[in-house]
Amino acid sequence: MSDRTRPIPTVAIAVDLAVLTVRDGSLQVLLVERGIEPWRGLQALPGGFLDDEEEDLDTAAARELAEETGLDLDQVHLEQMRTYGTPGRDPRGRVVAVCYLAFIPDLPSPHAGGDAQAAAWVPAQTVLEPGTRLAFDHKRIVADAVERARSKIEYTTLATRFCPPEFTVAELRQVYEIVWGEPLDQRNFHRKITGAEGVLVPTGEQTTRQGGRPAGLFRAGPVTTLHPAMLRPTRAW
Amino acid sequence: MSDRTRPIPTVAIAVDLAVLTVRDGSLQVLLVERGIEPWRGLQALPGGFLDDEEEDLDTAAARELAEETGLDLDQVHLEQMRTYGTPGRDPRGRVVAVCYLAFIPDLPSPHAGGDAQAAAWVPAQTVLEPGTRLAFDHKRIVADAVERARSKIEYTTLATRFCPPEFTVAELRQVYEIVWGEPLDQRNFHRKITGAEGVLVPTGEQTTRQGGRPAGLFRAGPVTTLHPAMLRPTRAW
DNA sequence: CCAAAAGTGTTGTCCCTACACCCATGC
DNA sequence: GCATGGGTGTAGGGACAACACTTTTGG
Repeated sequence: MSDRTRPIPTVAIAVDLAVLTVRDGSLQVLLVERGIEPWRGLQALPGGFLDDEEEDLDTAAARELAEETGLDLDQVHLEQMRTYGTPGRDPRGRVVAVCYLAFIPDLPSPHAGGDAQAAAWVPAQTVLEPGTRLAFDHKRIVADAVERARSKIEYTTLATRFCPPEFTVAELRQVYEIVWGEPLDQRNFHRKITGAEGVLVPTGEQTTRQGGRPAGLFRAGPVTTLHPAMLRPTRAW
Repeated sequence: MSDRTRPIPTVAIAVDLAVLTVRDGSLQVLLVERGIEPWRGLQALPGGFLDDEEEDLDTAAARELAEETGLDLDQVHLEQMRTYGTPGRDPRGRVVAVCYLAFIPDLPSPHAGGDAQAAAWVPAQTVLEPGTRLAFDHKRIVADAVERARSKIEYTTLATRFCPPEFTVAELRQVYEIVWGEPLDQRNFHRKITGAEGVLVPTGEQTTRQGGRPAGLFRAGPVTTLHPAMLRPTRAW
């Protein structure tokens, strides 16, 4: 804290969301089309300025996530990711953006936007292609979010947050394969994830929605850290 | 970003530092005594308000670290940790603090403070005791910093940042033992850390400063991620 | 010679990869 | 029966914990 006596400069605080889901075989991020300048017409992360003197950052993020997706905190994972404050990132003035990362399941109902313009799910891979442009520094934020997601599912059970309330082992494995972009051995995955205590709770039900032999259905268990960790397939070190 | 037309509320941004080092056999954090209200006379993390319209957050953190310790970025590790913005955390008004985590070696020369009042190294354990009070929510921030440090040295080579430029394997091991608060097997540690490619570079020199058989001296190598990871001794899962 | 600290060997266990193989459904 | 996907078995290798042991200094 400064001990100087000159006035304290103020800046605007934005709370932005990188909302990720897995749908249609790819990792996708929620983007809204900007209705005003700057970057009018370009896509951006949903978010807003911190507008209530009494609202916590985490609360603001949760409120905005609910506005965009209709989901509350029981159903999603929401965590603070990083704060971006490079001068010039917003041409209107000094804006510091506190960014949150959310994992949500593939919504069967279309997300009714709050005050958002047209909201759309866009594959992360598409967003990160060289030709794609987003408003502000949001492309870089998406890159950070994807990297964080890839890393987090290694040692936590957060991959289950991309699944519906009840899911099969194969569905969970597909989440891993899609987020990492690499195939996993179905048999070793099954043994490992079902062998980890407290991660999966069998419902006793079965489903044949994927064809073939019926698969057991599971719910996410109480454990949040994955031990032993689920390691990505060997890369060059 | 808000698409509303009412004025954008502004708040003050503080950039605060949790500077950690290992000295006198304990993990310690740099605290300064506050010269003004609020919490005049209490200890707080060093930091200051973002005071230059053209200064990046990372740059501001690096500048403040240099002011407090005299060290530049070549010698330390500095990373953004988390942003704290709970209403009421500063009685003067809405202040959002972007907190950075720094790892620095035990300075042989006393840190000449910039505009800081009396600066002091305080063992983290002392800070986190129930009876200790810090200004603002800085006690919680110290707790987050310690936990982050304990976790980071598992899978990165950042423990070397707590060591002088040249150090022995035993000195590095003591860093781990102090940060984790648990003893490690000297023999397994030696094998593992010297076996990891690119982590340690032998200088060819030896030292007997710890008594006994001379130990080889090393410098930190180019690799930043530790593979395989250095795992903490087994806790109850 | 003895204490102290550095560094090497060994052994059993766990986990991981890689496969082969059987099971239960729809058609 | 046959295709499709679910679930189990097994063998080899790497990493790890827990040890004993040798090496090299100072006193």
